[in-house]
Amino acid sequence: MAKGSGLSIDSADPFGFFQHRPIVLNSFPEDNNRNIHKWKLSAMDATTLNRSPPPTIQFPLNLNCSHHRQESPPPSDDKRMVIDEMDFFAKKTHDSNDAVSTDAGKNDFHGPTSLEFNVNTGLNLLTTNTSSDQSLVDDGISPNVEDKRAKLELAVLRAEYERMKGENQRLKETLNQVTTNYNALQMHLVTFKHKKTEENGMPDAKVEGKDIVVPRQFMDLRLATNGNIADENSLSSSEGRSHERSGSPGTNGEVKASKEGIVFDQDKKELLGCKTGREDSPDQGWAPNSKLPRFNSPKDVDQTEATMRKARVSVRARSEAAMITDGCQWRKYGQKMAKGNPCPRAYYRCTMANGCPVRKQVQRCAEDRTILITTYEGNHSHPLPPNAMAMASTTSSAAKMLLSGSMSSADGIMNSNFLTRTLLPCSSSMATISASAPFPTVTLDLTQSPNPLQFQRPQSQFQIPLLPQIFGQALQNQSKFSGLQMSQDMDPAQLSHQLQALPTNQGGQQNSISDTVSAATAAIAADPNFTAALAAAITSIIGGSGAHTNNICGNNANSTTTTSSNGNITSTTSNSNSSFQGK
DNA sequence: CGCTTTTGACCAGCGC
DNA sequence: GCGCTGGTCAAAAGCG
Repeated sequence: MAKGSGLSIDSADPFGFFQHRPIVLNSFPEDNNRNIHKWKLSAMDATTLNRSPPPTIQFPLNLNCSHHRQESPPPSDDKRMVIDEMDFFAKKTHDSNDAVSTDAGKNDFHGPTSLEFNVNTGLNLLTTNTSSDQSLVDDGISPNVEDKRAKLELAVLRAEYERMKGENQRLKETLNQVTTNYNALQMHLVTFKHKKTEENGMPDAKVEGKDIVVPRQFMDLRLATNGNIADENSLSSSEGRSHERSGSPGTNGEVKASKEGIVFDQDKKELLGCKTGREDSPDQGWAPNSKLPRFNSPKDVDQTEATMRKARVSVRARSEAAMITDGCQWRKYGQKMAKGNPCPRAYYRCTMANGCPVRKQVQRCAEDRTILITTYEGNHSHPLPPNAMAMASTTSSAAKMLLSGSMSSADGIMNSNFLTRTLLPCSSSMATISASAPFPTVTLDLTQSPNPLQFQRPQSQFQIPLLPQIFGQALQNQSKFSGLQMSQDMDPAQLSHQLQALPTNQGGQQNSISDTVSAATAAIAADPNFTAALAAAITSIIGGSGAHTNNICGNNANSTTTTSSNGNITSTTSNSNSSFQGK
């Protein structure tokens, strides 16, 4: 039962996670000692709080204090004792009754019970009704000032609680809606792509198999980066088998071949603040170090694929675990010592589907080994579970940002600003876009607070404070609503406007999400250990699958979530893909 | 027994 | 051309 309660709470209120996390509701079960201890603390706090207005969210616990008033007189020890009783856990569900009985009995012994009652109330807040609390407030048994004050406080807290509860509800609904829309749009997008592919008769466009859509996206991204997007006939043309770029092999007209190419160069300079490689040798295309394959090469298709895979999204998060939980299944296929870092770099590939091109590298930061750097490459060629989808969408969306950012400096910035002010007013994470790196890379930094990393990252182009998931979501929205056009002749500014012009409900949702995210960010920021679960947390919430909370808890608890093998803690175990590669 | 991880070998790109 | 480095392969070992 106890166990169940914890779970039920989580699953029932994904959002509750934000507000109640500090309270640690999960562990109620039989773990009396711990719980008691916690409650003790809270009770003491409450006692203290009665005298001086307390802080914020933890108040639900403080409700307990209100009960003190029932015992009215001496606070401290007695109360503690009561708290220690903690039997209340067993009675969680019968709050009102217990409360009444307690009041009636007035037994010292019951003192604790009443407390329990209160405690239960707190729990109930999370789970179900709060009627019991109300009864307490209503019945003004003790006339003394203390009690009144306590009641007042309780009333305030309750009101606050109700408000938050309502807000949670709204947010939940909003998220559900967003999720639904998202899924619908994704389906739409896939369908559209498929159609487009068929129309153009592009073999590369296969939805399944190695070449898959994923690569395409990155190709698009790549192209976008090159500023060819506008010219590219949507995705299909981007397949690029025989692009105009191929025109001049030697000089590489990739970008130049297209009219926009010129614009692109300009933008690059502006945006990037100048990539040495690019500026110095525009001929090399957008790949600074020439490491990036060129489409003009003979093996267009292969290179295309390779190119697509070059776009990367890096996530920095503090975590003791071997890997961050992203909801996907991974198989380690290699490990190597990388230059300049004493920590080995591990290579993983997605095993959720045969031939899935997605790879990721996991390595600890040399400077700060508590920071785990996970770099994703490629897009999944298969459906993803909600929790995995969140991360995937985040990364792919972040990657897309490269695209939008590269279109034109002004536009890119505008997009960033737009995202920043519209979606992430208070978020603390940072996104760093680095097109100058060997590979175009977007870095989502979950380890940073407000401070810009810019200076830590030599080649960062520009940064935008953001919360990855929301960021991704926003970008997803972008792509949903205008993604296709984007690949043709949409410019970032337009995209932004489109985004802003999203159906009212969407807009409202974003705002709501923004607020929620802000709250979440604050909470997370307060708990360093929690950052590792940030993406998954937001993800799970947005994904609307309550089950994810488990992941969150796991991460949070630093229980390493046994991600060692799959990076996936939850239910995914069943899918043990046999062969990860088409050997 | 099957799957995953480990780990040395191999390959490709790049700089000198 | 050679060496360095990053990335991948694949046989062997480990694990449940």
